[in-house]
Amino acid sequence: MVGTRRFNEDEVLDAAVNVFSKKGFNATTMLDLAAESGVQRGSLYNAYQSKNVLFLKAFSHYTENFLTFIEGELQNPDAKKAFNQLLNTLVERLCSDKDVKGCFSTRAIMEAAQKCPDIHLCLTSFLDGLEVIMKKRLEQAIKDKQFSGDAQATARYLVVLTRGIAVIERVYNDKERMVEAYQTALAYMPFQKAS
Amino acid sequence: MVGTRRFNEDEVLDAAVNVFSKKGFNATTMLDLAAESGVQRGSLYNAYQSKNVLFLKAFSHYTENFLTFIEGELQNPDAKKAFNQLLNTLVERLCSDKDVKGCFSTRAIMEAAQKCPDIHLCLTSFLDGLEVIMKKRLEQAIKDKQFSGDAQATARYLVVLTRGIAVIERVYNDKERMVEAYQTALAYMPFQKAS
DNA sequence: GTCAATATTGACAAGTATGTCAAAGATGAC
DNA sequence: GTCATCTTTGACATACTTGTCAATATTGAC
Repeated sequence: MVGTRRFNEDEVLDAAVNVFSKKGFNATTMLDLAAESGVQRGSLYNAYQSKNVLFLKAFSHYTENFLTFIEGELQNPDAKKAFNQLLNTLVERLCSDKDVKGCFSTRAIMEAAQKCPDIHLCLTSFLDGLEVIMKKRLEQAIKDKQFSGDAQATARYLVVLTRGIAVIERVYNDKERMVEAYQTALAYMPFQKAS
Repeated sequence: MVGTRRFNEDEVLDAAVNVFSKKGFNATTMLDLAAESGVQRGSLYNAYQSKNVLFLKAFSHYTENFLTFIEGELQNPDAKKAFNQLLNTLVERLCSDKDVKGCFSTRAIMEAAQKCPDIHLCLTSFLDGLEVIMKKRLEQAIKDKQFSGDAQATARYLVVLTRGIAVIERVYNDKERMVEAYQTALAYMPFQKAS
C-alpha cells in the first residue's frame, strides 16, 4: 500500500475512547478528538467519514478484549467470589482515572444508541455478550451446586445492575457507594458455599 | 403585576420535560424547546436566562409531586408487594409513550450532572429523596417482620437498580426485560410473608 | 384612558461544529 | 528515481446554536 497512514490508529482510538468516556457522545467534537489524539481534524475525516464511524471503531477497539477480560475475572472456582471479583474490577476501572471519567458504554447507550442503527447494534451486542458470559458462569455455578437461581434471568439482572452502578458514578463519584451496591446485590443472591 | 407573562408556564415546563426526556440534555436546543412549547425562543430567554436554568425549572416541575407519588406507591401493607407495585409503575411510566422517550432524571444524570453544580445538586437531592423513601418503607417492613435486610444499604441498592433499568430501556426498549430485572431483584431480597 | 412595567418578537452578532476540497507531502512498487 | 496512490494540511463554506437587543405589543394599576 502506498501513501501509508502516518498516525498510529491504536493511539487515536485510545484517545477517542478517553474523550467519549469523559465528555459523552454528543458533547465530544471532532476537534476534541483531534486535540486528544494529536491528529488533524482533516485526517480524521479522511480516515473515518464521520464522528459516528470513528465512534464505532473506538467502540470495537474498546470491546475487543473486554469480554474475554470479563471472562477471565470470573475464573475463581467459588462462584460468589468470582462475581465479587468481576464487579470489583469494574468499579475499579470506573474510578481509576483521577479526572472523573464515566463508563464509556453506558454513556454511549444513553446518548448515541437511538441515533444510529449501527451504534445501537454495537451496544446491544456488547450487553448481550456480557449477559452470555455471566449466564455461562452462573450455569457452571449451578452445576457446582454453588448457585440456586435462574442463570438467564440473573445474568440479565446483573447486566442491569452494572448499568445502574455506572449511572451512580456520575452523580456521587463515590467508590464506596458502588461497592456497597454490588455487595448488597451479591449478598442477596442465592449463592451456596462451594462443597 | 403589569405586562403579565402570556404563556402558561406549566405547559412550557411539561414540554421541556418531554423534550429533555426524548433528546437528552445536550441534544436539546432552545429552538427545540421553543418549538415544542409554542413559545418563542426570545421569550424563553427572557423568562429563563439559559438552557441550564430552564432545565432546573423543568426538573423541579418534574419532581414536584414525584416523591410523594413514589411514597404513595409503597403504601401496600405487604412490603414485597409494595416494592413490586412501585417498580412496576416506574417501568410503566418509562414505556408509556408511544414514541420512545427515556428516563428524564437518568438522562440528565448522564449528560448534565457534571456540567453545572446546581444541576448536580438537584439530581443528588432527587436520588437521595428516592433513597430515603425506600429506606423508610424498608424500616417499616423490618418492624413488621416482613424484611430481614439492611434498610439503608438496600435502599441505595434499589436506587442503583432503578437507574440500571432506565439504561436498559435505551438499548432494548423492552418492557418484559425491565420487569424481569426488578422481579429477579425482588425475588432475591429477604422478604418474609406478612404475619 | 394613561402610563409604567413587563412580555413578545424578529433581527443581529458571535461562537462553534461539520464537512469538503485543493494543494502539498509522503510512501512503496516498479 | 519515477510515479501512482494515498495521507496530511489548512482554508473554506455551511449550518447550527447561543445570547443580546431594540422595537413593538400587552397588561394591570391608577
